[in-house]
Amino acid sequence: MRETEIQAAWYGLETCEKCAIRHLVLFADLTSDDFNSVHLPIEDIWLPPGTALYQQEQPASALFTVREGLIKLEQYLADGGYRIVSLVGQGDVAGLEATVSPHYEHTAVALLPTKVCRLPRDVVAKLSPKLNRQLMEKWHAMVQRSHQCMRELSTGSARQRMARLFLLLAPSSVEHCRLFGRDDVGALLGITTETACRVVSDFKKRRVIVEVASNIFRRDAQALELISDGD
Amino acid sequence: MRETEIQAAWYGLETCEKCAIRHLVLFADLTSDDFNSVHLPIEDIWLPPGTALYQQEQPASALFTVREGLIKLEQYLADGGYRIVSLVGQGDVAGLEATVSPHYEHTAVALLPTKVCRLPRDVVAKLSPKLNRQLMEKWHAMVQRSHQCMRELSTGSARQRMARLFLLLAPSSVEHCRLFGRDDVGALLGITTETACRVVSDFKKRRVIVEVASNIFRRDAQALELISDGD
DNA sequence: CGCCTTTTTGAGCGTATTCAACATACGTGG
DNA sequence: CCACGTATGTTGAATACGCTCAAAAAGGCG
Repeated sequence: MRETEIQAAWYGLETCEKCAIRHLVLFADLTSDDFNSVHLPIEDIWLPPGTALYQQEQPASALFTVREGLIKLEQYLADGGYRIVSLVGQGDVAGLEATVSPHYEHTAVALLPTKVCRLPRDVVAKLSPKLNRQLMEKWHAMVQRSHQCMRELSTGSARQRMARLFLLLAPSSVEHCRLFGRDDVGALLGITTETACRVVSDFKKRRVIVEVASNIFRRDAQALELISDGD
Repeated sequence: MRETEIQAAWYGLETCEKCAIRHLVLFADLTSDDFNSVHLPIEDIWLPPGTALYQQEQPASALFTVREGLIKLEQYLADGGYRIVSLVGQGDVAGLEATVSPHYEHTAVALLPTKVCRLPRDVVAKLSPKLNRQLMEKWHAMVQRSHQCMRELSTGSARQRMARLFLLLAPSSVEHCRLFGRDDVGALLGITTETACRVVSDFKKRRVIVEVASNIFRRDAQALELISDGD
């Protein structure tokens, strides 16, 4: 089992003030003084694929800004299975519920190699008045993401969903994109592992995607768009 | 076409201060003084089923607290169709994006007879500092709703989804519940109108639900739960 | 190299879709 | 009040799609 406790492969301290993606993150509006008023450490964590950031029902001690990579949010089903209900990508926040709820409401697991910043809930609570605007924005982004998953990844045929997934993984200007395990693809698109596999195979055969390395693909964006709304 | 402009069948002025569901709403924490500082009217609107509250892309001039009933949030698809991405029920807010975005991001339409309060964005902006806590809660509720729709209404077989819908429509303590048009049931569960229809028929035949009046059903909660996680 | 996990492929089956016909309800005007 | 038209709901038959179960192939990793 790969999805166990969080085992930071690597972590250190970062100066948020000179964060490269600062314009995207929660702390976008803070001043130097604000930073100085915070003495709690903010960790910078590297997550190999399959690493769990936190588990559903656990006490929500921190929230996490994604600097790079992709995280899945899953919830358990009555039958013991799970469903991926949303994704968290660059600039998004995982575990936002920590600001309003005592427990995490999802299990969050890295789908790709992912870098996150851990912000203890106390830090956020302390800076809360200054962060309000950005917190709203992050909630907003979270709702949008969730609705996007519903609209694009849970609607239409398996082929359509898969095509939309490939388009969503990276802007079409980016040469190639990395895909994750077929189980996760299935749980995300609401199809079985086997179907996910078959569709990927079919796309490869038709050269809509080309596997340049293990799970790294070059995509034909035009063809994918055709599939995504035609079938 | 029933889903046209908003045609308030009825509206008047309400004293928010003595609102029956005040504990549920955005204004829960406000004091008398706060209310006095607001002079803009807050309308109380009755929406017959099928009435659109607002349209996707329109300027977001207000947000709406649902006092009674049920509203669907839909988004258009590339092929011209639409998908219901979330529901808005009692105590929830439709059009929350008005607080952070210039345009509505969904089309909101009443599924059942529905009563809402219209809160102009200016009023909310003015009270914003006092409302922060409640706004966060509403965003949180919105995310939860959306994930619930994903988990319960967009996962599993058509029968399972339908069973979960009947359980979701009202607490099982409530004797009966009202269902809406088969088209909307389909768009919500991600199945076709015909399938929606067939499943409802089947449930009626098996007495899992009993139609006591047009689209009003008495439910066998136990049987529905069995279906919802067995099949 | 062998073991385990993940991915892939195949065959048969069941469910949901499609397309079509028919039924029912509702509202309007004759 | 009934006749008609439209919108909505219901049912049927054939098809297609995705699922299940099973087995084989292809990676990691000790």
